[in-house]
Amino acid sequence: MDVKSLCLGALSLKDASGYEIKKMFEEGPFSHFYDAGYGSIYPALNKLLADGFVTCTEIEQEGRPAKKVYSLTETGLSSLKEDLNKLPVLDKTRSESITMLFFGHLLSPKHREEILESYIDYFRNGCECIEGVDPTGQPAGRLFVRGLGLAVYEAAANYMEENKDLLLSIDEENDETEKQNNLLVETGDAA
Amino acid sequence: MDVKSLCLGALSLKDASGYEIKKMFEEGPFSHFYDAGYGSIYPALNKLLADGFVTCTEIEQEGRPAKKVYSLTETGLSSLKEDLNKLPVLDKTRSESITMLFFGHLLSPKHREEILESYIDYFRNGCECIEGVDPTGQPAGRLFVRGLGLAVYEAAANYMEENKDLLLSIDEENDETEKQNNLLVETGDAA
DNA sequence: TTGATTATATATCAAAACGATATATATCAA
DNA sequence: TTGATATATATCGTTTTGATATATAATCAA
Repeated sequence: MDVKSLCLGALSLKDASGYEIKKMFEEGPFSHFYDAGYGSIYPALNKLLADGFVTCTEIEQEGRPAKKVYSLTETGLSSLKEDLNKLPVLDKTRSESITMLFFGHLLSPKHREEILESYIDYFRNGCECIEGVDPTGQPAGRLFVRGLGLAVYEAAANYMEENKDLLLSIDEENDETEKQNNLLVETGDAA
Repeated sequence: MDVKSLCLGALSLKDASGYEIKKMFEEGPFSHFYDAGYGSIYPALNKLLADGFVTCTEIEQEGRPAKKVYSLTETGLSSLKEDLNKLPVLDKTRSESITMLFFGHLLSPKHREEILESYIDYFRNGCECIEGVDPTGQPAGRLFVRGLGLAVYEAAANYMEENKDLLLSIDEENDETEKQNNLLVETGDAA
């Protein structure tokens, strides 16, 4: 499922402009499991328009470019359903926060704490974000995904709050770290 | 933190070839929060070599191309520490499974169940993968990330198993779905 | 035993995606 | 009043991806 498919998915929820689709990905219903930038959204919309999967209505605005509102066509809905009927590829995740915590021993204690607290906040805010949307009348799939997100975010935040001492107790310059580093070197060379 | 930085990170754990680095991303310690393909790993290693961040030892092999083993230099370690000292960007996640479950009402019941059961298996297998590695002697950061992964994967699998009826009870063609779709259209147009 | 599959290795490249940038007014908070 | 943010349309250089190339070794199932 590429960015074009996801734009079709967004437009299956409601008609939207490129800017609004970006907001749906970034802050809206998709924000916890999908994102794409303007660099791919606008080309995708142009391609979908050329292929007849969407139609476009331009609304003149004062002091701004005309707003282009895209709507899903029947052809587009069929294409979306076809994509949804395939098997999903594995999740793709890239987390700089987890990567930095993984290398916690190479960070200063202050930086380590900063990243950890920010990451906890990220999940707490994510929960509030999800809870801030009234679930009444939402389709079952969306409710399910909402509940999944909450479960995962709460588990992550709870684990990190309960285990922060494990990470914050690292002494960057002590013998234990060096011993651990030497153990890693030895383990690596054993291969 | 781009692919070059992550290659430096991988080499901080042990010397490795491009192929081994890919395995570390795909199946090893990074597999739950970072991945990259050969298409970016080999160019990254070549750039790091040119920049003096790594050195390279070629080991001749019978019947195969020579194995190129890369090692981190002091310059490379400094560059890695510098990258780790920055603030992380937000996590980037792209999940086709969650996207498909989100649009559950557009799927057949059989396909919905297939995706759901596969996704539960993905997390259960992920837990077994993590638990299959002996944590003894691992640095605190790595232990912390290991625990976080377990907490998140278990929460996800548990939630989905406990709530699968919510998703599997969707009747694709019934009035409820149409009513929900109409509600969505009305909600969308209210904007 | 044999054929299929997977593992081990090095890579490249066309296509897709990203993030910064361009342009410019409206709105808001200090 | 000023700086930051929001609302809009986009593009483009850079990065990344996924398929592909090449080829033998090892493993596995029939």
